[in-house]
This record gives sequence, structure tokens and C-alpha cells, in this order.
Amino acid sequence: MNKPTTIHDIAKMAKVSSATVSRVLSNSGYPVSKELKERIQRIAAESNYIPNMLGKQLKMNSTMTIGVIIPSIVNPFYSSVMFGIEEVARQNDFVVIGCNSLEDPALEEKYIQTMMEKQVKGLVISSISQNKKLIKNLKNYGIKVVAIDQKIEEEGICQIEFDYHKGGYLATRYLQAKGHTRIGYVTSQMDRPSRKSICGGYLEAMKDAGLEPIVEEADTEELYNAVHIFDTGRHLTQRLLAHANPPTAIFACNDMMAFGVMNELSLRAYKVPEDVSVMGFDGIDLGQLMHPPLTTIKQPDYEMGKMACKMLLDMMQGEDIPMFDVMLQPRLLERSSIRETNSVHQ
Amino acid sequence: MNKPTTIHDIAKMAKVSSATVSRVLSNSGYPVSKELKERIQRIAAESNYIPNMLGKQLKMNSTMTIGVIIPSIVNPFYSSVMFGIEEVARQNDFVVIGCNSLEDPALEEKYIQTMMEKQVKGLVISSISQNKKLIKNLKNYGIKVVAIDQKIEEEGICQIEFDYHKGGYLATRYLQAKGHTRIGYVTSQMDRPSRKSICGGYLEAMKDAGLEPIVEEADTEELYNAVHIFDTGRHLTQRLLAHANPPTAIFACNDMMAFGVMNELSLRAYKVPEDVSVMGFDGIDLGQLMHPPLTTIKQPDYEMGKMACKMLLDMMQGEDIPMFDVMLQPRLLERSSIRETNSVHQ
DNA sequence: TTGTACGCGTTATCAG
DNA sequence: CTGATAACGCGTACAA
Repeated sequence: MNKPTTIHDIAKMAKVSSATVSRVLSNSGYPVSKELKERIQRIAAESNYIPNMLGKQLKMNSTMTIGVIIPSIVNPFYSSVMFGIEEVARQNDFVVIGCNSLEDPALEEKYIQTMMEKQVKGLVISSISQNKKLIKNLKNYGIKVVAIDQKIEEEGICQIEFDYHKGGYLATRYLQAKGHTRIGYVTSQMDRPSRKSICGGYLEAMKDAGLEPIVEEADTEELYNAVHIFDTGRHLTQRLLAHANPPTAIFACNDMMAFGVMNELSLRAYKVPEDVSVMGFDGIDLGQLMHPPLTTIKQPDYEMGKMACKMLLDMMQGEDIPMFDVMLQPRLLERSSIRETNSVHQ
Repeated sequence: MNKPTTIHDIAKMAKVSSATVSRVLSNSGYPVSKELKERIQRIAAESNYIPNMLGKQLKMNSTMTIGVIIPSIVNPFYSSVMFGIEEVARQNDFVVIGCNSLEDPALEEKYIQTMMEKQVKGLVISSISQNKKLIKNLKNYGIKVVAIDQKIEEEGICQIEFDYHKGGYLATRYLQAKGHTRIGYVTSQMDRPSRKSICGGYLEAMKDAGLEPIVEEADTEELYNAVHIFDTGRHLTQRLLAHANPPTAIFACNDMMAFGVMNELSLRAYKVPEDVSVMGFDGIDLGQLMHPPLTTIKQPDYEMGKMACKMLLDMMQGEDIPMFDVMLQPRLLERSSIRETNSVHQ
């Protein structure tokens, strides 16, 4: 564990200047005689030379690094997003620094600060805070930002959103098309814009069809915890079933909650979809494994990550690329948890 | 988007030397008159000064960064590990660079190279390659390494393993204690040491009890894909049920596969646990939501991440800390997928 | 084609 | 207490 070799060491060994070594080892394309080139490369290899990017990046003012801030990597949605981001980053020889904000604005702020200090030039963020000042700061420093999932209303920031409203609308219309008229909606607390949007889509679809909406919202705060969400689904289903004229279809704000709905129904000897149909929202793999496989709205998480990273890299490269936002469109995954019904017979 | 402020800029504005500015702004504790100190801090704040860590780290030869290389962040096991690593890193003001090797040795190698170039001084890795040369290289450069999950046989590398063998043994003994004598084991292809160990534990327990082992191994390669593993579980269950005298209990090498087992059983009108008991392995949250909740062996993923990061930081700090490996112990999560049976009546 | 010399932003050493 | 100056490792005008 001696001191690492530098270009100067190699220069001495090869009896050339460090400039020449730099030119060869950084593949700059700068003309160097074949003989020298080979000698330097050989010596570098023999001495296990590892370039120190700190020096290079300080000089070049470009760390090949992008930052990612998400609420929590243990949430399958975000880990898919992260996976997509990293894939594109890797293809472009970038590396990613990932941070979990844990939905804590203070922590998010601290991480943004760290990113700036580390000279990151691009940031993908699902922001929980609405601290405009901080974001403005980023812009002043020439740091490009792509906001995913959670919108940041600010000029010069690129948005990649998911069309939650349309997803909610689509799901509800599908249930209606299958003949359902009493459609219940169960949701986590609507403290986040995305939750509100899904519900908004549901409400609009019900209104368009001239139907009465039935919404049950959780009392407790949303935790990124599968078991908790599942239980919420069960609980809200109980409430729905207590209605005088309970719904024939239940639409849940995410798949995990839909699993809870199905669980509660089956515990109470309701058959899905024969007695009650269930619609999810997310499109996680597990939905395929349920009894019956869950019909749901697919949220393109992995694709969202890839696209976010691509756009970010574009923004970092081009000087004045025309920026535009993206609204990822929902897709219905038709499986087997919804049955055709005849409203006349209800 | 002007040039970022440096300590020199601030020095000029405050009419002091940059040395003094550095002393104040880096909280070095070096004595500076109160008056000057406050003036410098005020000016720094007003000009939105952000320290450039590249300069600092180049000088100090210490990036506060650790690298993590795992097969895939979309695997819930590894995302929990990652979460644990990051938590400890954050508490110590470290930042983590995460990379997915995708089980590709070449990619893993490339990422290790990148880590070295980025002057990372510590690395947590679940290595897929057996390239000793590379690892040796890390050691020569004074980079501390903690190997998780997948063992790296090499002096000076700290191991945090999970006792798969004991887990397999424990699970099997539990089934035996519940009166089961015909216990089947279904497993993914045993191409990885961990898979072999679990099976080894099972075999040993069966031998100790003087029972005949019944192992069904998948033909196809293991993919980190929930649906695929689930299907494998179903498929292997079919094979098990085709035996002349099928088992009364099935032990699966992971929870997802156990879900597949339960699914196949219920499709064939076998009741769990009345007709057949099922034991999982992993302890993922979802197991609680099954019908019935899955009894399983808990693999402390999150804790593994935390411990790995702690040990790494210790190694990076202390000069010659006595190093020791850790074997995380399995724990049985007793839920409801296993019933007490009476071997006499079988 | 090669070498010299400087600067990227920071901290540390040594005088004053 | 404060300031000048030399590193850290690298790339690149500019000169030769």
C-alpha cells in the first residue's frame, strides 16, 4: 500500500515529460510518436497505474456523475426507477450517487447540498419538499434537474410525470364498460398530488357516467410499508361492505392495497371476480401471482427511470436544447380480477 | 450561471487571504479572530458559496464516499441491504455510489475500476466473479473491502455472510419436530454457493433424523424475476406430487418459490397447512399476506447492510483493527403454513 | 512531435 | 492571529 502511481512517476520511468504521459493515457488523440506511446502504455500497465479522477475532474470541471434523490430504495417502484436510471447512466459512462430522502425535506435538502459540493452536474429527483429557493439555487449553479413522479413547478426543470388522472379515469371507465355502476374507490390518505390525481380521474369518470362516487380514504398517514398498505386495503373494504348497497367493483389506489381488498373479500366469502370485481393501480409483478391475477393500471417505472436519465444527459450536453415535459401514459393490464356484469340484474 | 464562488473570491471581498477563508469555512478550529470569522461567514452566505469537494478531496486524499456493488437493486433482498448501507453511511456523512453488476463479471470488473479511479476508499460488494487478481489490486491500493452474501476467499477481506446452511438445517428440523417425515425440498438451480448451503442444511437434518431426502432442482437458470421463480415453484411442486408417496411438507429455497408451491397446491385442491405444510426462506414482508401466512426463515437483509457499512467504516478508520468475519444467524418466523402432524397416522 | 509551466479549488506548512 | 506559498494529480496553452 505505497503511494499510488501518478503520471509523473510514469514520466520519470519513461524519461519523458508528464505532459506526454497525460496525452497518451487520457487517449486525447494528441499526436505522440508510436514508439513513445507504446513505451508509456507498457510502463503504465506494469506499474498498475490508476488515473485519479479527482485531479482530472477538478481540471475539467466535469465529474461523470449524476445524483438521484428518491424517497426510499426499498419501495419497488423507486428501485425500478433507479434501475432504469443506472442502466442509461452506465451506457454513457456515468455513475450515479443515490440517496434516500425518506420523505424528509430536511434530509432532502442536505443531500442536494452534498450533490452540489460533489460537483454533480445533473440531478434526478422525486422531491418531497416544495422549497423553491433550493431548486433555484441548483439552476444558478448550472445543475440540470429532471423531476420525476412528483412535479416541481419551476421554469427550466424538466418533468417526467405519470398521468395519474388519466390512469384513474381509464380504470373507472373500464369497470363501467364491464357493466359496473356501483364502483367503490379506496385510497391512502390523499396528501400527495399523485393520490389526488388518481381519485380525480375516478371522480371524473363517475361524473361522466352519471354515477354516484363512493370513496373511502385512509385515516392514517401513508407509510411505505407493504404490510401496512395491505391492512389499509382490508380495513377500507370493511367500510365499503358496510354500506347499505355495497359496490360490485372496488378500485384501489395501488396494487398492494388491492391485495388487501381481495384478501378481505375472500375472508368474508365474497368471490373475486364473481361477487366483487377488483382493480389495482401500479402493475407490479406480484399482481400476476394473485388469485385471481389482478387487473390493474401499469405505471412504467423502469421506463420512467431510463427516460429521466436520457433527458438529463441531453440537457447536460446540449447548450440550449428545447426542453419539454413528458407525461407517461397509463396502460391497462387486463387480467382476471374483473368480470362482465349486467347492471339490470344487480 | 456564472462561475461558482471560490474561497479566493471570498478572500478578495473580505480583503483577507484565502488561507484565512479556508480556515473559517472548513471549520478547522484553527484560531481566527471573532470579527474576521463573522465577516467571512457573512460574505460566504451572501455569495451562496458552495465548497468544491473535488479540490478538498484531492488535497486531503479522502472522498467521503463508499462504493457498493450488488447484482441488482430490483431484487428486494439487495435493495434492503442497500438501504441499510446507506443509512449508516448517512449517519457518518458518507455518500454511496451504487452499481448493479447484473451478475456479469466483466461489468463488475469495470465498476471496480471506476471505483478506484473515483478514489473510493471502501467497497461493499456481493461479488459474482472469482477474479482474485482484481481483489488483490484493491488491497494494494489500500481500499478496504467488505464482502456480503457471496464469500470472497482472500486474506484481509471482511466477510458478512448469512448462515444458509444453518437456516436450511433449522427449517428442516422444525418440520421434523412438527412430526413430518416426508419432507420435500424444492430449489433453484444450485449454481451459487448460497443455494448449495441451504440444501446442505436440509440434507444434514434429514440424515440426522434418519429420513430420506427428496430434492427437486430447477432445470433452468435462476433469473432475478419474481414471476419466473414463482412458476418454478409451481413446476417443482407438480414433480413432487407425482411421487408415489408425496411429501407432507415442502420446503422451498426462497419465499417467492414457496408462494408458487402454495399456489400449485391450492390449484390442485390441497389445503395448506391441513394437507401439506409449506416452509419458505427469506422472510420477505409479503409472506405475511399469504393464505395462510408463510412460516419461513428470516434473512436479516437490512441488518446485513448496516453491519457491512459499519465494519467498512471501522476498517477505513482504524489503522490495524483486528478483523473478523461475521456469520448472521437465521431466525425462524413462525406463522401459519405448517401444521403439527402425527407420523403414525400418515 | 515533445516539453515547460500554469491552473483547477482546496488545505497545510511555515513565517511573520 | 494572519498571510504567502507549496502542494494534491491532471490537462493544455504555448513554446521549442
